[in-house]
Amino acid sequence: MATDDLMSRALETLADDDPPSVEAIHRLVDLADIPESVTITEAADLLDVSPHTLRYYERAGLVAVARDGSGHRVYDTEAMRRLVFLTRMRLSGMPMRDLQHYVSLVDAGKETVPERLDMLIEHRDTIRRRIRELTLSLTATEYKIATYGGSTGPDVPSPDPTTS
Amino acid sequence: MATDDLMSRALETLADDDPPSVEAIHRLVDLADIPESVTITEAADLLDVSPHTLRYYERAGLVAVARDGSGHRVYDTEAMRRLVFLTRMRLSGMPMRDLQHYVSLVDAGKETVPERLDMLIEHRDTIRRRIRELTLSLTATEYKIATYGGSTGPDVPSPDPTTS
DNA sequence: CTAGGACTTCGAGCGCGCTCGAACGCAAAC
DNA sequence: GTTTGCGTTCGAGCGCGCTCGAAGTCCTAG
Repeated sequence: MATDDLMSRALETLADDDPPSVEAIHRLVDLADIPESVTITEAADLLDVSPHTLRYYERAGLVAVARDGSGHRVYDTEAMRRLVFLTRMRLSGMPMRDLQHYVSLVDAGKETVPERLDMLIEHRDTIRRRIRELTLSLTATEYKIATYGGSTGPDVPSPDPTTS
Repeated sequence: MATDDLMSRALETLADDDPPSVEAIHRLVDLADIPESVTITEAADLLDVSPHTLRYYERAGLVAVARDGSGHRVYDTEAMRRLVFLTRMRLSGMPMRDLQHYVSLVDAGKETVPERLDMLIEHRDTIRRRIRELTLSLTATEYKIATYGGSTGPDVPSPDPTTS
């Protein structure tokens, strides 16, 4: 595997491991082997996004990032932790808008925990629905490959070659 | 369930049926109980898209639709068959661009079957990757809900409440 | 001393997939 | 006959999430 970002590593772990084990999750979220602080390019590589995107997330108020003496961004463990969360949520389809709301709740203190949980639960359900949609589309696509006929079909109940 | 479009019905079938059976697929693709020809609004309802979107697909060259005496669109079984395919592919993330290419291959005749199969196989793999990504995000989200702590954490290997 | 390269801020632009609105046509209902 | 309603074409606009480019700063190597 060429890419070596955090998500790719986690997916690799997951590859022959379905459903994902707690092991996989631990591996996924293990920030221990990330340097204490990284540059924007290093952070971008780890997260498999572009530096442009990281600046964009910061501008959007999703994460605060410190600067060094030259004004360059310094991503510490806390920032990376949040960005791992953010990129995973983005990857699973949570809109920027919701993430902005979520981090505003985080910043507002622990009395917002229930609302945050609500958001997570709703997002979990959204992911589940999406997986079911994709699973159905996958099966249909595999079916079409297996019985392939042409036109826009087969898409018919029988693998009847006359519908080709 | 309020919605009664084709995809919803298929998903409903799928609900307590994992992995999807051939039964589910047959149900999904069964166009038998659709009228021989339908108006744009009826087609849109069946496909769970807007009439605007159907016109857009037609403008994009994805499907040809006949007209009645008044110039109104008439969706016959063949058009509906193609649209079922198109909307399913869209729902599973295939870009418009690729769909345009695909239908151009269909229109080009059966010597393009191998290339069409290549596209389907590649798309199948894309869906699989996407499902694995989502499955991982789902597990991470469930883990976070279960061990919920606050901040952007826990996202740590242990459900240690001090990381809240 | 200067050239290269990695970074900074800022605003603008882009690709995608719709989504909408204006202006119009046609046909049945009142 | 006019109102209602569903359709038509066309081009423009929008929301999203980046993505880019210009112009400048800073550090290091040669």
